[in-house]
Amino acid sequence: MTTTPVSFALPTVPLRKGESTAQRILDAAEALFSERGFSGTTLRDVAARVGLRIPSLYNHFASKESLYAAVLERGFGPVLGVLSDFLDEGSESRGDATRVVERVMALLGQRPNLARLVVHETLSGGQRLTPLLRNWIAPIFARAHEMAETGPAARRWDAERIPLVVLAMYHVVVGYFAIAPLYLELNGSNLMTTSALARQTEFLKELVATLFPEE
Amino acid sequence: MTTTPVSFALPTVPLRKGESTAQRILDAAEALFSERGFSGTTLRDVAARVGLRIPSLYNHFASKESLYAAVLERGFGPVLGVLSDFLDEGSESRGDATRVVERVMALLGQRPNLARLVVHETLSGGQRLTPLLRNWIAPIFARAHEMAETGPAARRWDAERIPLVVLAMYHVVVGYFAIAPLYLELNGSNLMTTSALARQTEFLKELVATLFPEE
DNA sequence: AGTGCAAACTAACGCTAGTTAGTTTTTTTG
DNA sequence: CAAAAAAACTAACTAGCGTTAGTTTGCACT
Repeated sequence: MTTTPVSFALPTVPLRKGESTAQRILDAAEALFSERGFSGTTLRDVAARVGLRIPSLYNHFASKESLYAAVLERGFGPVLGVLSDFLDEGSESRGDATRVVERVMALLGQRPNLARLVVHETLSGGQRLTPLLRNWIAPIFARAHEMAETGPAARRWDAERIPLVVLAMYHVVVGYFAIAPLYLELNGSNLMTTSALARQTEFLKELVATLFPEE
Repeated sequence: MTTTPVSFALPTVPLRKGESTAQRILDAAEALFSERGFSGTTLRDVAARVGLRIPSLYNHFASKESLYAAVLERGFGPVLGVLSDFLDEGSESRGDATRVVERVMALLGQRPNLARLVVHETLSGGQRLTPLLRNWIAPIFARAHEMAETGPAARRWDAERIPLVVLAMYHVVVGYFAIAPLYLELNGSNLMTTSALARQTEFLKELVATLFPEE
């Protein structure tokens, strides 16, 4: 079922027109999946959004499942790249934590759907994300904990609370994007404007400063 | 093809004599809706879980939509009660914020599905929750902001950041329950044990203490 | 006992989902 | 410019969805 993608290693030169169609399908699917979840999204909606008939989607993706997988792969690659780069370098100072917050906020600010996708996945226990999780996210999470134990957080929080601090930061970052649509509808404030994003980024940096006191 | 991973071996919700069928249906529906969302949940699954045939559900609820609405109403009543009581009393000191954190954690600790339901709703922009939102949640949110502006938070954060602090606290509280299933699957730690919940509650109180400095 | 009614059942409907087959159009390529 | 490949199309299928109609069961009450 879960056809682990035999990579899109198309022979030598990727076809430009075809690839752009695939990209447009991915864009539409990402938007719909992130808003409505996997089962709430229909291929009819995706096709209509791209301006295609449904069967044409099958020229680019083998199934709805594999389309979803492709959305996840394309989306989370860069985010996880940022995180794993950061974690590989290792961080001892608070400045590193501040920097990763800035980069993640910049990334998710441009692609807020990714945050929403990951929230959908966490709610369902990561049933569909699991292959990705096992390979990428789990090690990153583990490394984050390990790092936090030796990093600046350890000076403020005892060991058994470190995971809670990490989780809390994660939720504040991701939840901001998840709630943005509702927040807009509810009181008219748009959390996704550049100024609002900058404000949230500054707030997060101050949060980091508060939670992880400098030596 | 939506491969539902777990096939249910008949009644998961035991037949309790004093409890009405409607309540048992609500229990089953709440569990499924909170895990899979509205469109990911089928009436077949609900019926199987209760140990009924599908049409029997219609003796108690007029439609899938109204079953969902009933789940929401039953679930959020108490939570919103706690919040609105708290907000009506008004709060000037940090102790009040601490107390509301304790009560909300106790409530959601017993009914974690509620947190997950509300996250599903926020992701979809509250399309289905809107009637409830308009009547209950929106005023509460507004009041929380207003209160935070005159409460202890105002001494630490300038006005335009207050909403961000409120949102952050909200996400840390709700996100904890939303991620619990995934967290369990990912590294074996169960966030829903009483000791884990107590630890999170203590952590939240410390967070409140850090974010809302005493006079 | 017998009536009445709520709540369970069986059966089946219409609709929409994802998917496949087969055909035509478009694009690439030698 | 013709052949081949890719990608669009039409049509149709199967399966599962929520829902309805009509029937039977089980229990309360005279």
